[in-house]
Amino acid sequence: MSKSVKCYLECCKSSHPKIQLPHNLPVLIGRMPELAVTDKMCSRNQLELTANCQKKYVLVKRLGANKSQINGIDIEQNKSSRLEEGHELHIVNGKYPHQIYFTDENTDTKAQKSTISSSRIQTEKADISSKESVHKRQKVTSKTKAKKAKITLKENDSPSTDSVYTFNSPDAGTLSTQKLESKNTSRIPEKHHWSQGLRASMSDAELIVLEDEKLVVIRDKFPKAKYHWLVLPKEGISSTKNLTFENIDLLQHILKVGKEIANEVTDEDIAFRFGYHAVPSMSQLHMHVISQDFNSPCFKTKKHWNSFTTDYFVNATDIIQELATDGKVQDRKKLTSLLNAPLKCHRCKELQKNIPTLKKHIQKCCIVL
DNA sequence: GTTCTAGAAC
DNA sequence: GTTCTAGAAC
Repeated sequence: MSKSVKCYLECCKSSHPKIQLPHNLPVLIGRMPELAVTDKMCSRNQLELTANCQKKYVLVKRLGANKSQINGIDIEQNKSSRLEEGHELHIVNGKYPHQIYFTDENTDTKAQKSTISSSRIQTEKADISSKESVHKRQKVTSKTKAKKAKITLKENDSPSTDSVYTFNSPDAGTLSTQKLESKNTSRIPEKHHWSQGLRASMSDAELIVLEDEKLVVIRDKFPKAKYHWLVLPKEGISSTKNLTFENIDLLQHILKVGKEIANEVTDEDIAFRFGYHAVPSMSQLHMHVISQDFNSPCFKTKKHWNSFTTDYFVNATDIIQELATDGKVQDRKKLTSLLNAPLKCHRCKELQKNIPTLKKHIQKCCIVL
């Protein structure tokens, strides 16, 4: 599997073609033409990037004297931080933003032929297996063609994992023979807990569907239905428990925009719900806009199902009503037990043995209705 | 032997 | 939130 997954470093400002990061081989980047970085504040060996294509992250070790950042957090010199898809890496002093992404080369070709649509909303379909990477690949490929990429990676003489990849360019020439000193293999704790991922996603251009001065709408990274978006306020609000009377207008606006997005869907017989999880896992208030087909490969577990089809899913109108009445949203921690409730069809309420059986059932049940 | 789930790890 | 995987269920 790892052979087919490839990792790429992409400039957020499209200043240079994408760069492939080989699995488990350190790559040195910094002040060099290939990155379009001429800033003297940037070392020629500013960062060492080591991709893990199996687990889909890149370890970023800062070698240069000046600061580099992941999602605005400084990376300490000679220490490694974990960079994941959706994170933003600034190569030096908050400049030169880059992101990484992974592609499964085997699935891209097939998807490229079938999934591109002219309608914006159509492109939001939960065609998960390959679509996201297709978009990225198309975008980057066109850039690459336009600029006639000349970047090649040159492997050192040193064997396998102890070798350092660097760019075969005049500026970087002296680096090509550099051997990596004894590798610091100790894993540095992540700067960001997984629960902060949504905040990063809010600025991910690949996920953003629309935004205004108050909110951002993004595609859910792991949609649980054919259509699944998240509407998030730009204001830092962790969850519904932090809401007050003052937020009623904001929540009404969030709901209005969510409904507008859903209204753009032209599929027949597709219903939507708009609401919040009783006890959300991810920080930053987010309203789900989710179609009721639950037809998605990312819908896998009982917890997924029950979080959208039991009282654990709280209608946005109920939240707004509670705020209007009480000035706060009631504590629903006790509803967490609903996540383990027996699997039940959300339409006919028939009990289902397991997830595969439920999936088959709801396909038929949705068609009937 | 294969499928599926649930809990640990991240 | 997801991924991984041991062990239960089939």
